[in-house]
Amino acid sequence: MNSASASAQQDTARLESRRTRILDAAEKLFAEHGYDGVTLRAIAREADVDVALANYHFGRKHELFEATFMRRAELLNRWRIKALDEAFAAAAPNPPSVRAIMDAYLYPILHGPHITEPAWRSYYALVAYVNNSTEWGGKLMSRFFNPMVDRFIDALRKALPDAREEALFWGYHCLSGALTLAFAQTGRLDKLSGGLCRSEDLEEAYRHIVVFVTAGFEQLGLATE
Amino acid sequence: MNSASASAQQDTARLESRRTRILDAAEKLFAEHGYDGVTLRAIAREADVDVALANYHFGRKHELFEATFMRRAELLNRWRIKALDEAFAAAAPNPPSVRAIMDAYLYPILHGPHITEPAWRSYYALVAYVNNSTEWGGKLMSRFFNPMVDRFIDALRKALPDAREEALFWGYHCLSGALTLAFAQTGRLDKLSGGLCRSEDLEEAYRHIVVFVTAGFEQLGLATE
DNA sequence: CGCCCCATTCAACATTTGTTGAAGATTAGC
DNA sequence: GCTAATCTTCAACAAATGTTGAATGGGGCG
Repeated sequence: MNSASASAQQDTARLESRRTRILDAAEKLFAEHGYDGVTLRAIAREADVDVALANYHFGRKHELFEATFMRRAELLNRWRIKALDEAFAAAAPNPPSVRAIMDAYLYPILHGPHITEPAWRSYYALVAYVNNSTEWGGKLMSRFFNPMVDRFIDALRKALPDAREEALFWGYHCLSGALTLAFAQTGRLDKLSGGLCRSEDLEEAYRHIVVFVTAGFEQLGLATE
Repeated sequence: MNSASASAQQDTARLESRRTRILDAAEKLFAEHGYDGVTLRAIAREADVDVALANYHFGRKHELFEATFMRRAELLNRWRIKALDEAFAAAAPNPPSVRAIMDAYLYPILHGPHITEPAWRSYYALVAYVNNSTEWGGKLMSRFFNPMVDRFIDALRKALPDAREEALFWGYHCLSGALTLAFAQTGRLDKLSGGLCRSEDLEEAYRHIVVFVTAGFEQLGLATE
């Protein structure tokens, strides 16, 4: 690479606001090492900015963490709500099938050009960290995702009119757990399957999870207990 | 409490080896705050011992963490293998049903007097932390649990002779994710359901998860793709 | 130019971190 | 009761932590 293109690349990097660079760095590092495993200095180094700048833009460390978590959450919610609306429209006047609801929940986030971007993969790992964390799990996840989840639960209530209320929530719990572990991309499945399956293959994860959870919900919805 | 019973209680506490007290404290704190969220001094304070004692007994901090994780892992494996053997014996000469296999995987760890003990609940939260962690997930979980999981996958292979190999592993992935989120006990389900369901109710979690994942595996096992 | 506002850097702060080596206490063997 | 091995405490280390307030930079506007 010659010095002209190098400086041009550096210029574009300069143009990208330092605030975003800090968020990107925080996203990557928080996803890899968790909240306490990352120092503001490590984030500043990764973003190539001064240590104090994170404090200037975001305040305390935990506020930077929440800002990182929030940045893409709203987008996820929009994708899913849009897909759910389309499922309702396609099935009208009937409620959408369980399969269609599961598709609306899973397909938008596990498909598309974004899932090859390292930044999005980091963000998914961050969500996995938060969802299973005793400290953040009950709070951050609820705050940012529960309104959207409420709509999906309601759709399931219509698709499974015989289901008990508890079954809907515990079914969602299973769905969320399965998806969250896929988000984590730990590579454990690689070892377990001797290389046949790859934890990082989110599209393949989708194909199996959607079948699995659809059957699970339909069985729970029979209300045999 | 008079001074006699107080000193007696103190004596029994003294008799309980400090090494175990450190493990207990580490288990509780690591489960609550993760590896980097806990200092050796906090563990020492909780265990009421000197800071240096953890180093003496366990070496470096990450070795203490692994010792904490390992302590109960072997027990979990024994419980499950025993239950799986019994399922095979009960179904002989046929392989056990998917439901029986799921029961062997879930029932031993989600039932019994141990699940009311705070120490065990902490340990389960610790497993949830490790399983979804990018740093530990692929390594620690595989090292301690994969041999046992191999036997369950093999049982499922017999129970679902038409299933594709990938389906077995991804099905296990869903099962593991659902169980792991239950282990985390984040309280999110409480909020989502308005108090109807409690994340901490592991027996109730069992009743729903076992139905959910049995249906999921049986559907995946049809090999329709 | 001179002024102001926003973004960024610098230098420093009081604490806290994991780890260690030596000193002290306790237990077991003889 | 002496010895030796094991367990426990003490005091201290250098390095790293989040956070802050003052200083610097650089455009836009009057």
